[in-house]
Amino acid sequence: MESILIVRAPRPTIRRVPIAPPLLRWFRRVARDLPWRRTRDPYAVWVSEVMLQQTQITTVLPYYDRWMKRFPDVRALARARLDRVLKAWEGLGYYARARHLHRAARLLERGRFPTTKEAWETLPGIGPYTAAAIASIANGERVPVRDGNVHRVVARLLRIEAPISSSAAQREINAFLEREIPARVPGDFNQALMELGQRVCLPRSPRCGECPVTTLCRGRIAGVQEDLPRRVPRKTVPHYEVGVGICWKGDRVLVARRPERGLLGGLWEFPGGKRRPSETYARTVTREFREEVGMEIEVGPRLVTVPHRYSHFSVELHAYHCRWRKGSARALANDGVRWVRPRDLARLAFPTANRKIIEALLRPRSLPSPDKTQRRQSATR
DNA sequence: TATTCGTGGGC
DNA sequence: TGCCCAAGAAT
Repeated sequence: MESILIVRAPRPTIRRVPIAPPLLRWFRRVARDLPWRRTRDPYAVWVSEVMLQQTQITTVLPYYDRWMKRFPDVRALARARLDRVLKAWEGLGYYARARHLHRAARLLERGRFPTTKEAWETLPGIGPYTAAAIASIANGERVPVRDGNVHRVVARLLRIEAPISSSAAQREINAFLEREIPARVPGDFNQALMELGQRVCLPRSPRCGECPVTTLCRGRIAGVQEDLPRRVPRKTVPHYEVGVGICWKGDRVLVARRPERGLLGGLWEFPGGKRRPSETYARTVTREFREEVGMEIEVGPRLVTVPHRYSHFSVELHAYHCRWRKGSARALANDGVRWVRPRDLARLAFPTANRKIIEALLRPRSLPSPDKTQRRQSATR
């Protein structure tokens, strides 16, 4: 039969793969026990979709609930200080999302929410995926979403062998979705496709027996579903060793706020930096305090070592108790410095690795009176 | 087009 | 246990 098509059409014609009806039936069944309730309120959809960028639903849920209590509408968000916004985002990662959300809320405060994908995409922090998701769910616009789930599901359904990033694969996926997305419930179709990817069409060991469109799946029919989409080899990530100082002055410790652009932008941290080759951690911390806050310190005993992994490198944070010697703390390499009582650190937003240092700091046993102990012990690697 | 942006969970 | 992956966007 296929040969007839090829004879009649010189260019290979894409066969229809009518997935919408079985997919939507399946979605309505599983939607009953979704762990979350989707509204069509633009603000709620917007917030949740931004939180869901590169982040799984189970991670997002508690953040989303807390967020909607603290910032119930766009006006509340627009009027909040960035520090409070980052505190609400603390631990969720990719902090530019929070800064963009905040900035977009201020742009929107007096206006109306966008009503089309094109208009949503002009807001900071909203790209092709998020704009399409909001427009289809909140505004009922017939636009398909393309995220990691959709790419995987469609690559298997159509047996796309080219890497997803290739323009050929992109075109094929686009054409397929444009054709199959129903006009009546585009948002349900999009969510169904993503939900299928999340719970059935898994990256490894897909559960084809539970799949509502398994009989339409060319990858499955050919038995190559496990190998699709084609993976691209990952680069190995660098590793850094970092020295960090918990610098005491009386009953307070010094924290610095990171510049708003870049990694962990706008969050607070204990000053420190990468250890240079053949440098002791004591020297690293001493040098970094000089460079970052213009202060002379004395390094004491190690508090804790925290391994941590970011998206594109890994670190080991070696945290040392220190004592202030001379010089007032200045914000030389950051946006601000502050002396804080340990119990008040909870008010500020810290990256997760620094949270682990704080945790160690607040454990009763870990709080030696630094004035007595630190002279005797010296910091080594 | 390629890199830089976090973190948690699964196996 | 070290990888892999995740409802991507900005630059």
